[in-house]
Amino acid sequence: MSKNQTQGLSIQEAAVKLRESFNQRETIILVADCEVEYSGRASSKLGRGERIVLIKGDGTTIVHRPYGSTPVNYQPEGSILSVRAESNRLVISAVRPKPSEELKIYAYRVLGLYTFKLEDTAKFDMWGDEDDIKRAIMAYPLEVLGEELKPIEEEVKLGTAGFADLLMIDNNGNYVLIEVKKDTAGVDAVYQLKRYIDRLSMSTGHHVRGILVAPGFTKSALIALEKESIEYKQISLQKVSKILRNTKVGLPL
Amino acid sequence: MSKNQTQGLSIQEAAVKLRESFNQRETIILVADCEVEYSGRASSKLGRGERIVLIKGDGTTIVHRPYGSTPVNYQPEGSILSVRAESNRLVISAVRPKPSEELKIYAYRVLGLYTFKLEDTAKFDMWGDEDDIKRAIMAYPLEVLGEELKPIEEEVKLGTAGFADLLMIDNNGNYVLIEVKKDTAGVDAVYQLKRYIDRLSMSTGHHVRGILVAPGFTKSALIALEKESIEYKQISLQKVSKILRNTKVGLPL
DNA sequence: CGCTACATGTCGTCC
DNA sequence: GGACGACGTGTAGCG
Repeated sequence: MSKNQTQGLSIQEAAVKLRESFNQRETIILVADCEVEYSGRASSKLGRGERIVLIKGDGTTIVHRPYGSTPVNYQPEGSILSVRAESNRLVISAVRPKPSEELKIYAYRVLGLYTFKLEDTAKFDMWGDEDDIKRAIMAYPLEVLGEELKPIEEEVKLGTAGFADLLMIDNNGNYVLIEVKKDTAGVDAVYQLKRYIDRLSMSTGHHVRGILVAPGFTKSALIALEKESIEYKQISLQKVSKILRNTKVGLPL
Repeated sequence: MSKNQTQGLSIQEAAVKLRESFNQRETIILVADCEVEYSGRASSKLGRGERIVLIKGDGTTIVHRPYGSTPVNYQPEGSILSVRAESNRLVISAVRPKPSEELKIYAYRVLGLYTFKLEDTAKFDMWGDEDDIKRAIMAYPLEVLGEELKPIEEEVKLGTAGFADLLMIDNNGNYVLIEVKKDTAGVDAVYQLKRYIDRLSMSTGHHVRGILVAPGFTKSALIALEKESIEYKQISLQKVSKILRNTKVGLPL
């Protein structure tokens, strides 16, 4: 629900209203001519200009410039908020305890200050991520990879080498390690898989196949795959999600 | 500058105002009871609830729930905006051409709609990042790593293996490849460096030393370092930035 | 809390 | 535009 909206506030009035809203854990939108400083893991300074500051009831503080998709400065949920009025400016501080970081907003002119008590308990569903591809391969290897494979395990820990996405067994009884990427796979993915193959091959004493599965491969990835004799399979995300949808493995639709 | 602020708008009124603001490339804050759908690289659906929608003159569209630091849905700059009024709801669409993606916001009630022409041309400075560590090592290897090293090159391309951070030469004439991490280094960093070492060692026919430089190391990273006979050096970010500050290599202070 | 890997990551940078 | 790696990445999952 909307609660309060104001324009052309004085610094003092804004400070009072902000402090009240902090206590009420409201969602706050502040539009102001301000400077911003950050100090913590790194440090930054943003000179004076007009921006949008979004402050949430959980302590989240986000500063947006009038362009660009990512905030210029921010502080995550759990930050401790405070505000004070100096003679000619408002000083808002958002402190994150760990790691110790502080965001300071110096507002010289308030263009707008709007506060809300928002109701939002709806569910958020997302699909088409890497996990979906993995589930599709585990359940329908023939349809997705063109080969019958028996599922053994997901997220297989291979010593210090890391975690392989999937471990399966082919019709000849060979271990098959599968690494899945939802985006174009680069050299990193190839050598990651190579590490897993070497490790499992070493520890079992058997030949281990590797398949890199992705919607695309960079040129150097293809070279590395060839060089390391690792198999790869290009998949279409649409095809995968169609397989999942038709077979009802778990799409929230 | 502030331009317009409204509350309790009808769907039709809001549509007109939004269309006008899109044309003017204004910064828009819409607070509304809405549903949100996204479809593109992945897909998502967010049920009805009260949220804040930030739309910028460059096409950036961001939907924030009343809690959490990251937006629940978004579309980056360059997105094409449109709006239409249906009988009981507002439909806002933000289309990104490449990759082809669409964000749709269905607003059933407008709690607030504020538009601005914001002036913000200030400079944003940030420091204390990985680049600073690299510069410190290149300029003051003795102070940072405790060893005299001659700088050769930054961002060395090593065939298909990737890029090594720094290449230096020690007092015995050995090549030294250095990989720098600004956070705790995990196994990935170790094997990444290993790949570079192997490659350079192969191509030069000489022994190549490797040093992994980070403020900390995970347990498995230490095991892997031991196993692969790769050196490592723990550094303190504060000490590094103090060295840089005292020696004026390039901190914007 | 440490460790690991994903993300509609986004962003810069080099080729 | 493709490829590659950093990021104040943030976030979820697991031990």
